[in-house]
Amino acid sequence: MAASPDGLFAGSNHDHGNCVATALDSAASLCQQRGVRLTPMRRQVLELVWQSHQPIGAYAVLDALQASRRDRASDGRTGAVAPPTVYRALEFLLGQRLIHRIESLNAYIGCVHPGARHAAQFLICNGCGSAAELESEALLTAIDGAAADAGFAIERVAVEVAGRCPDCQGAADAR
Amino acid sequence: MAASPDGLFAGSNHDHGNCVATALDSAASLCQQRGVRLTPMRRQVLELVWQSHQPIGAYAVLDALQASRRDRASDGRTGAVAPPTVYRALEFLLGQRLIHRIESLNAYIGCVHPGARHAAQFLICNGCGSAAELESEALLTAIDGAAADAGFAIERVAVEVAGRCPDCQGAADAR
DNA sequence: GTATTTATGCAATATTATAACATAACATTA
DNA sequence: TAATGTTATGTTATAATATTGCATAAATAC
Repeated sequence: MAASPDGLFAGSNHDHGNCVATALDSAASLCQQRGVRLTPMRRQVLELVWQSHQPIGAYAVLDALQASRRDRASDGRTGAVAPPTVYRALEFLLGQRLIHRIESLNAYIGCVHPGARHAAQFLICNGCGSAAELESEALLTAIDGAAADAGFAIERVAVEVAGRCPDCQGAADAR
Repeated sequence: MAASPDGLFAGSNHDHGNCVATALDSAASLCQQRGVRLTPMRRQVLELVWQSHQPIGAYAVLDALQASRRDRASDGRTGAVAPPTVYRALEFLLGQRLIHRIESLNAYIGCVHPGARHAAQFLICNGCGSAAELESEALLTAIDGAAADAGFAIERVAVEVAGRCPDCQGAADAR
């Protein structure tokens, strides 16, 4: 009953750099289609979120941004990036459905099928900290049904299932 | 397709005081069965959470606690209740599954069927701020199935559906 | 009654997020 | 290109949420 090695929790056995590049490309074309601006700042934040390849907190993004600013030659700016900058970029990316927010972690992760309006469904491993996005139709159907029964008009859905991925079962917390 | 007036979002048309009392009674007997201590502090926090009858934040609980302390005659203590006190009580109540935490609101709400080990499933109204707990078997089945497919061992489930309850549809935000 | 465990008090601080206002970049049109 | 409007980012400060660490008190076990 264990997942195949290239299942949802693929882990390290995939081309990381390529998957980030693909995500950035598809984000760029989606934004162009929609007539919204994927500015350098927003693009860099999206890149950092994808690079982490795990849920990443706003302040971790902030730290990474600041580190990257320090690397580039000082360009006249004071250099410090402040929280609102990151939160605004994240908000934009959420609005364009290019990333998801994982509420139970206060963290963000790249959306694996941007463009589609869909419910966020995640399996979140308490061992290694990774998160796998689901696309269960049955789950959506169940939620739609329950909401309809209550006369409830859905605006956003968050399904967050915490537990252990195949690799982390039987092992102690690794992070 | 609208919900009946006594549906999940019953609102004010129920005996509030009685429902709080019932919740406290059932919490007391559950704790006794389990051999854990529902201390006065924990009991009072549970009462405050139930009295709100909506998701309530930790600091709102704290404020209410402090107000109630001020009412009672000063008993030698400095009197100020500090955040850890509230968070510990909430943690205990969560552990005993007497309350749920709603991640997307950073808030807590009384569990309507304590004792049972179940997934937290909520419809959360963006209009009036109320939240209705679901018990959809179909939803659980769908989640179990998706997790099994991935070889994932579930530890906790949070389903949070935000939107508009029947009373708040077509109306602007009321809270 | 003493030891042990559990719960709470208390101070400080960490983490996450937003408000308010100033400036800069971009876009449109004259 | 200058004037204007709009959008995005910079900047400072602060709000809201949550935890750490240690001291004290209360309950339980022996």
